[in-house]
Amino acid sequence: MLKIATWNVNSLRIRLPQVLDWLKTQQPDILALQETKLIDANFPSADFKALGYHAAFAGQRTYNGVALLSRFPSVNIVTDLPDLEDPQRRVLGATINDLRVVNLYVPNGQAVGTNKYAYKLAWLDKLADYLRKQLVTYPQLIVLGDFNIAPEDRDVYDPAAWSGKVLCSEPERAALRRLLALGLTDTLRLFAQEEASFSWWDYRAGNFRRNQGLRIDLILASAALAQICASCQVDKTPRGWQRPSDHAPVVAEFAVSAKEN
DNA sequence: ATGGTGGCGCGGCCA
Repeated sequence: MLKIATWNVNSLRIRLPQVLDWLKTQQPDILALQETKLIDANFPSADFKALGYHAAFAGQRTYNGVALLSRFPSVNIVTDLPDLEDPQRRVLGATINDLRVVNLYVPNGQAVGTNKYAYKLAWLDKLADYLRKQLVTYPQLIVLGDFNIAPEDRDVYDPAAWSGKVLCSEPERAALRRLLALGLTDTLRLFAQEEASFSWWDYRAGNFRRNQGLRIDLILASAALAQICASCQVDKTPRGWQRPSDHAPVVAEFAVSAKEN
């Protein structure tokens, strides 16, 4: 079984002990991280190597930053969307054995109507172009990360309050549906879940305690992989730890032999 | 409750 996970850690410097603990207990084959907020020179590769993980990363100071930790090395690494001039480190594509993995930190968008929202929609357009081509080259494609979009109302604790707001607006949801229409499956929805299954809870106002969250962290799989997807769930445990990230890990398993991956 | 909390880095931005 191949176990692959995504986790927005909101600063890998602060969260490194939690990530190391989680790797030890969950032992995923691949972990995609977002919001590492580290320049590459400061990436803690040695700490992961000590646990048997290769690391690939694309970071910057203060904001953004993505990384891939994996039992087998990453090759053919890509850190930018084609045809998009962008200093923000939000993309990390890599081939790990027979699998193509694209780790994303989709722009937040701040608020509908802002420049950041327009950047988010333009970014998602470029992403769709890229993934369309990736699917041709790599039938075994996983696209995962912090999408900063709640796909449907059932992914939102209070759909009425969030209606039309950033993370839930119709243009964002339409952009996500266009990604799915390329031939990608939202693997969590292949399996029965608790009614309110979220992956992010605002730090403010005790939102996690009341399970007032959104599901914005997704693991998408191409048809060949969706067919052999054996499970997908949110691991809420780390969100309850002391000084947590505001996101929880999402974990999916695929029925491939250990020899292949 | 137009607030609230957290990370970065030291004032204000971003989420």
